[in-house]
This record gives sequence, C-alpha cells and structure tokens, in this order.
Amino acid sequence: MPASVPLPPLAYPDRDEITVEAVLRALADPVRLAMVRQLANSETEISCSGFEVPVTKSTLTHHLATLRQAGVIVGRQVGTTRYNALRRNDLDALFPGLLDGVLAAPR
Amino acid sequence: MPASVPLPPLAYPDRDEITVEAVLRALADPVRLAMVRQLANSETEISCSGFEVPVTKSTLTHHLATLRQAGVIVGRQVGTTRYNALRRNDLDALFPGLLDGVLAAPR
DNA sequence: CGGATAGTTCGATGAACGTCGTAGTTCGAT
DNA sequence: ATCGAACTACGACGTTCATCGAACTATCCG
Repeated sequence: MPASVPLPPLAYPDRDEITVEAVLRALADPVRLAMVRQLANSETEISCSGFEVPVTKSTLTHHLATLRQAGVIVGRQVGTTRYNALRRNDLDALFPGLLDGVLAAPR
Repeated sequence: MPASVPLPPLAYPDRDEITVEAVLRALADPVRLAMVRQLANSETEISCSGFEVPVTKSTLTHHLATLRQAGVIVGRQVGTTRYNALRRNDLDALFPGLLDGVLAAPR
C-alpha cells in the first residue's frame, strides 16, 4: 500500500483564469444558484452539510466542485469540514454587476 | 391541403415571466454568448444570417429560439427576414448589472 | 483503539443539450 | 407561376451533465 500522501490542496483558478462562460454555466443550475444565494445571504461561511438543498451529499460535493472550478467559491479546510465562501472580490472585479444582478432577481 | 395560416407570431415571455435561471442558461453557451456580444456591439439589429458563428443555419435557429424563449432577444419580422435585438430594457430592469457584467468580461 | 462525523470518489443511469441534414413554409422577385 | 432566399420544423446522433448509492478516506472524540 502506498504511503499516505498529503491531500492535494484542492486547486482554485486564479482570478485571471476565471471565464465568464464557466461562471454562467455554474450559476445556471437551480441547485447551485440556491447555494450561491445562501452564501450571499449568510453572514458566515457555509459547510458542505450546511447547505439546504434537495440533493444527496455526493451530488452536493459535485456541485461544490463545479462552483469551485468555475471560480465562484473558495473553501477553507478546518479538520474534516470545509467552510465555503463566495469569491465576491474576484467576481465583482472581473464582471462588475453580474453577481448583484443575479442576486437581485426576484426569482 | 389546409389553408395557409398567418405565421404564429412567435411567442415571447413577458417581462415578469423572465427567470434569471433561463437567462443564465441561455448565456452559458459559447455560441449564444457570441451572438449576444454581437448584438450588444452592433448599432443595428442582426438577422439570422447576419450572425458570425461557426454553426449551420439550423443550429443557429435553435440558438435563436433558446435566446428568444429565455427573454434575451426579440425579433422583428420584415418579409422573410427577422431582425433580432437584445431586450436590454427588460433585462436591465429585472437584473440590473447582469448584462453589463457579462459584456464587460475580457473573455 | 473504536466509533462517529464530514466529505470525496466511483461507476451507473437517465435526461437534457448541441449539432447536423433534410424537408417544408413563407415571402419577394423574375 | 416559378425560382431563390430566409428561416423554421423535425428527426437523429453523440456528448455532457445532474443524480444517486455504495464504498472509501480523513479527522476528531471518548
């Protein structure tokens, strides 16, 4: 059995690697949009199990990965839990108004 | 053979029927995003055959229908050609900043 | 150590989507 | 009336994607 390797620290795109298309694709799913809304309305970060969405845990992990790879969220690992937060600064800098416009939507 | 019926006037969603999710899905495709960019950068409306995208005409029609049903564009019929334009007013009213944020994206 | 908790990974599956070609319809011009 | 131009509609095909359950890893706590 191979020696245990320290977890690959979970790659995030740099600000200049974030594309508007990936962000739009990430936001276009109802579950992920709900997650982003919860993050935007929350004072604190939200852990994987802290999201209120009607999917199983494995599906939730998949959505988190999609948002992460698109550059929409970052995760801070603490023990076994990962606290997620919106990359507001980066998104606002790259696409000013986009996130606010989405969040302003009545539905 | 049935008598020729005047073209069903091609239904568009009312402003209050436009959902942010449908708009995001519509914008999330590279071809459609290119079309929206061309519309935004154009002084005039653009006909179906006026878009510069690497797809066949039937595919283009499909993308136009997607944008239309999402409430992103309107079409004005003149003879056999349909001139398309962005629904800037409606989109800006519903999701202020969204469209500008997307169009401001370097890529 | 052993158990519980938090996430991830891995197929598998079914639905949605982008793409195309062909055929059809409407309209304008010859 | 016939032809061509501009789209639209339909059916088909392959890919991507959201979803799930089950197995797995890692961490924390008695």
